[in-house]
Amino acid sequence: MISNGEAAMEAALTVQKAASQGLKKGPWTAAEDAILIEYVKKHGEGNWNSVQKNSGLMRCGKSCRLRWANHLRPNLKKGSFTPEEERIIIELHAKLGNKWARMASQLPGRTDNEIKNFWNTRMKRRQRAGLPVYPQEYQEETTAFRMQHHHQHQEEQKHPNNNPSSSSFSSLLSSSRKASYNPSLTLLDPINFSPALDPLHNNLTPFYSNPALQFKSFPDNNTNNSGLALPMSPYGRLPSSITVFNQTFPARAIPMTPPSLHYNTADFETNMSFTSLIMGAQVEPVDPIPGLKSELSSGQTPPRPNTPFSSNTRGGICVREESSKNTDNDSETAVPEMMHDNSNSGLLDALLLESQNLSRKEKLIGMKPSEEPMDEMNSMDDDLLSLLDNFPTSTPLPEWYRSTNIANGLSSSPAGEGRRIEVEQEASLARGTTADETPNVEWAFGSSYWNNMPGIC
DNA sequence: AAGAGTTGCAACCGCAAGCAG
DNA sequence: GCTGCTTGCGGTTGCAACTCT
Repeated sequence: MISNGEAAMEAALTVQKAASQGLKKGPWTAAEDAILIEYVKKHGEGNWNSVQKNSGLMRCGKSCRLRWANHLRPNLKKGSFTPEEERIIIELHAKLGNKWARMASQLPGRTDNEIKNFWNTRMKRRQRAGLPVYPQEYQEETTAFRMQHHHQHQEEQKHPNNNPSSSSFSSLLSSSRKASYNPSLTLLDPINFSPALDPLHNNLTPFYSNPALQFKSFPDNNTNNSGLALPMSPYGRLPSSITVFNQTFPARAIPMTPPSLHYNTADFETNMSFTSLIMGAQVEPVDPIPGLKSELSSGQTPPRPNTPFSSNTRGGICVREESSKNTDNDSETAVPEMMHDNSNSGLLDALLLESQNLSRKEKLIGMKPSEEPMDEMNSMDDDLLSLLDNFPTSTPLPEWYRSTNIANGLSSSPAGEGRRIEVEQEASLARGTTADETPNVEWAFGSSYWNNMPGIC
């Protein structure tokens, strides 16, 4: 039985399909470009669907808009990204995640598509080399800024009337994070790993340096047995259970990707109480990965699967969330990763500007909650599995980063030396160290270690 | 030289928001 | 409030160019 609405929809699709059959697809020709440029000169941007009618160009409006925006509009920069642009992209991605259009707004002359392609390429490279997605210093700065942001956020919560939060930096950013919120799927940030953590320790507790961000409760649909979800440690196996005040919960491993820097304010807040709870938790001790120590000491790096990067893998830590919780949650918050210091004032200015230029969807007060939260979580399983194979990632480091991390003599290398640096870093990883001989085990273990994790959810 | 594999980019697709009627 | 159209965004794919064996 097909409803009227469905029938209408079907008819519309049929008409649309028929109409689209005469439209050209594929690469644009110079002649087509000329027509489109001429059209825009006459009529201006917008109303792209009328291009075909008025100019005879056999392209759909979408295609015209894309071609104009990505290739034909004036003031577009061509060529590869400069080291400075790369730095900005990394910073913005750390803050915004895959918000390509918003990133593009901070890079004049660059398109969202360019940035997206750059990032995905970079991710692939870094994955292959077993390098972290973000430079180490970013992770540290981010952690510091998050601490500051969290403190500020708490103050705002304590004194909502005394604080003009609507104009505060954090609130600006907070308001910019509505778009991707899904109460069933909270993306947490693994950046809070202790970077100095000794991976050879048996005790996993330090790994979860911020319990509020790392532990989550979950219901178990199959067994009715709820438990705690833990981020998957790159250092060792997870406990099978966690004891909180003499009550033992089963633990589930949840994979982590490099930081998306998204977390959910409401989750964070609700988990503050959870934090105090978990502070008294005892994590069941587990053995480190067999052979890890010997492998490291022998200078060998575990083999890494060379799986292709899948750009649809979701970033962050995936946690199960009781569907009854946070149903009115609309406060996913991006935490800026940089400290309020002089060195980053330019970035902060950009962030403020960016925050004031929120896209329309992100100006919304609330987000529609997921209609099938648990279904979505179930569908996450494949994604989670793929995550195990897809991280860490790898890419040559930009000049600004290399200059501070690569050994003397490499610091002022031109941008074209990226491959050389990458090779050196890969070689260093094979030795179990970074190029400057600083042990970098944080992500360098490669996904083989992640694959040794216990089964996920 | 040739085939296989990889890379980088351009373009497409589906979805969702904004907006006008 | 509903509907249809337009626009924008992010994910994904296709393919030419390049590199490797």
